Amino acid sequence: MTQVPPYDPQLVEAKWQERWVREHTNEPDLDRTRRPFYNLMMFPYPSAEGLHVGNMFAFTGADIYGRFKRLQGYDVFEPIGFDAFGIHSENYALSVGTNPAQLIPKNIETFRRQLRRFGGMFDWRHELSTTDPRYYKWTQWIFLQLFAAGLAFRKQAAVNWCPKDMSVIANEQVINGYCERHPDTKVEQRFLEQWFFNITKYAEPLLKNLDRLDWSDSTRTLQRNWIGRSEGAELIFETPAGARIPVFTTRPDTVFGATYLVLAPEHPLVDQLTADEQRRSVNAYRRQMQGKDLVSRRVGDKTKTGVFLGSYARNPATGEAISIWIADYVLMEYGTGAIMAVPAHDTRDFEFATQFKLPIREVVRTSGAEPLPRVSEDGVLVNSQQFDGRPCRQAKGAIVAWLQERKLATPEVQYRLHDWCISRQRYWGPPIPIIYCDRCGPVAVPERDLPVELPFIQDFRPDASGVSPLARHKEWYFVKCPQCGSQGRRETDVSDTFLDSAWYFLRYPSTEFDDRPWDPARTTTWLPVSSYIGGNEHAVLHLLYSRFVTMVLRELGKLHFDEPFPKLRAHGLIIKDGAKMSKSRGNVVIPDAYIQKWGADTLRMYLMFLGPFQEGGDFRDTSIIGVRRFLDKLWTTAHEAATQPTPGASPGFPGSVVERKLHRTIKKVTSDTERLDYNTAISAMMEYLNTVRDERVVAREAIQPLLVMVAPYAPHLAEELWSLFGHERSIFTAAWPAFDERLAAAGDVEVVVQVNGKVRARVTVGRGASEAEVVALAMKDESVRKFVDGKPVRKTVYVQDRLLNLVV
RNA sequence: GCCGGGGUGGCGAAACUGGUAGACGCAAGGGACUUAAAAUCCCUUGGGAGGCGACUCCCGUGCAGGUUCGAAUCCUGCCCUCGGCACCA
Repeated sequence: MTQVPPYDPQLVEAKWQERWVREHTNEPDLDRTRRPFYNLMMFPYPSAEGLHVGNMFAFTGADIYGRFKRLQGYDVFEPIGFDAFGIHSENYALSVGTNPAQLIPKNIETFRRQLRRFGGMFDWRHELSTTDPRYYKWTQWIFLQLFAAGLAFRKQAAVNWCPKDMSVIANEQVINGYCERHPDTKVEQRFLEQWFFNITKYAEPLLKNLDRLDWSDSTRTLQRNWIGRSEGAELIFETPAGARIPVFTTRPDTVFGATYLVLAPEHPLVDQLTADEQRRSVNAYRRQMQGKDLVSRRVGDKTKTGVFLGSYARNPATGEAISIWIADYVLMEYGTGAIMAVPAHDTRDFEFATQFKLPIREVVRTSGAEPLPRVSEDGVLVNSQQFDGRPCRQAKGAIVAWLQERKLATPEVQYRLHDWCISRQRYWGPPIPIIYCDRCGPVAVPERDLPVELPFIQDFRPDASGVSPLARHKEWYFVKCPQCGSQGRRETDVSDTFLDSAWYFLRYPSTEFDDRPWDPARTTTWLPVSSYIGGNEHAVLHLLYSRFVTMVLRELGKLHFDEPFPKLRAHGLIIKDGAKMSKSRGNVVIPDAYIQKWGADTLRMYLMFLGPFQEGGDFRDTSIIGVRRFLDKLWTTAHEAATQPTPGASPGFPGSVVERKLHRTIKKVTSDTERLDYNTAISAMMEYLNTVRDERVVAREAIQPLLVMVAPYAPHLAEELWSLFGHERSIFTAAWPAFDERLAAAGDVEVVVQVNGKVRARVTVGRGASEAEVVALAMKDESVRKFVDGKPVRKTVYVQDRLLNLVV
């Protein structure tokens, strides 16, 4: 036996990482390609703590898929970049007293080092950062495209304001009405003029296209729910004075049970509908609601409150006068901001009616005698005049049609989706490219003046005014109006980071061009994205916004496709001790020490072996040794095989158990890797190597195909061992092994023999044996005979190569 | 409350479309090698009962039922857990 040198991952990995750079191994020619494959993963936000194993898990899973596709003969483009703008970076910079412009490059440097070290197949020529003016020039350009298309508009909107932060904070940062960072500080509500994108205009295609996208079901479901389509009708309730109050309802069938109306406190008709004797209490209530922040109004305690307006409207079905109320359980942002209350068949209305002693009229009966409120649609109408006895579902259309004749109803579809607010009263983002002019109004910054660079300012701290810090920078703030040349002022808000990430995948193939956001030829070749892998934390916003932006750009003739990610897979989450990794919990695991101790290949493979990639798992270091042992064994076995004589002289291999196992393994690893079932693919490779060693068939033909299969998982080790077999070019220029179905199916199998469904014996037969053969063999078996016991066999069930069941 | 995912050995998990439950790995126990240890290699390992023994039998996939020759897998009703949404009319 020859002496095998020890496996030293540090040495091997450094060597190959250096060679990949030197030989441009991971840099496909983007202009000359026959089989382009754009392998995309969600780019990271470069935090100060560095890349954690959760990121590495995601990137490894995506990288394995890219390398696999490459071995299958595709020209794989696998870019990476940094999503580095935003409130997280800014808050961190504030807390350490540095400018984010100085901090971010350091963080990126750390990430870059970590990303190189773990062995990703990245094309670094096309790295990008959203904070680079060369990048955000085009982010601003996209804003201008939407502005020109009439899809960007300004309106007053409520925002969450933390008085301690002296800043607007996002909904996610409000915990039960208190600031995330200041648990003793109540969030306030402020009304500010904000920029919005009209994404709701695209709600229908955004929803509908989901059906034809090859996406993880979990992601599609999340997105469907987010868009929240509801079918129903708009009904008109008239007042004696002639006012028309439209309400949206999904249950027009229950209109006969509508015993009062409720408007949102902010509803524009409130003033007009309020009777003089009620005005004081109505105004008091409205003032009280204004002070309440959005979030605590929604999530706080849900005891119903409200005030009677002192006026009445006519129920369009019954003609009865019903009272009109305002209450905070009705939201201005949804539907028409007003509802018809059907207390007998709606939980919220029932609570409210009970509390304020309002009439409750039952109009739906179900088969069981459930108590009110009875929300189910599986029932028939009662107390509904000519519609009595009709099933709810069927009555819906009929009632709408009946009211429609009198112009009191129209069928209507509502979406939960809101327009996308992109304004941030912050410093660390791309300035929104708009100039306000007293004469011309909001004017787009001309394209030739892009980018509107974010100035470097020392004092970027937000203040209590609610005005963005950029407004204090006078030389930047005042600017000539591009239209009339008079003194204008820049928009001082910056845009949402989700706008940065809504188009980054369009930029990657074209990063070297400064005169266009993306090159048409490159884009035609490489887009849409071939495979996108990322976490479900971005299932809704990032993916929805990217789809929206793509759809609009397609409409504007800037792109040739309307869905950016035809194929998307969601990976699972790596947790630690049963909880999500987070800095506040202090359970963040950084991969560096593990790579130092075990090597990147071992850590990559271990993360994939931990559990199903699309489900995630709990990170513990206890079983990493198992993966390392496998790689050690592979190292040793490959060295032994490499010293064997050349192919053709491995007499033990052809026709052996090992050869048949190899073909079964190739089959399984191929399909498992394609489906991202990496954990079982790794098991199959382990099993195979165990067979090679048990059978002592240490042949080149047995090992080389395994190296190719291992390569996506442990690329450095695979390269090293591949070169050991005398190959001069990278293993990633090799071909993925093919399998022979006949060989995979050859050999003996054990068939289970059951009597009345219980396993009584096992017989060994050649694969593909007939039922008669197996029955004959089975009947010879003593324990089978014992249970059959001379009784006639009523029925036999035979499953090829698996099982025989004798029913007596 | 609503919508999705999940509950399988001591642990992470596997089981294609209903067909041998626990592959692969960790941990544990025993053995070989070694002056010793590490490393490596071999054996055992879901629970229970019986046998000197190659073995035999019973139970077992969150709980209670059902369908089927056969159920982790399908159906009905519950329990627990994770994620999303949350007064969305």
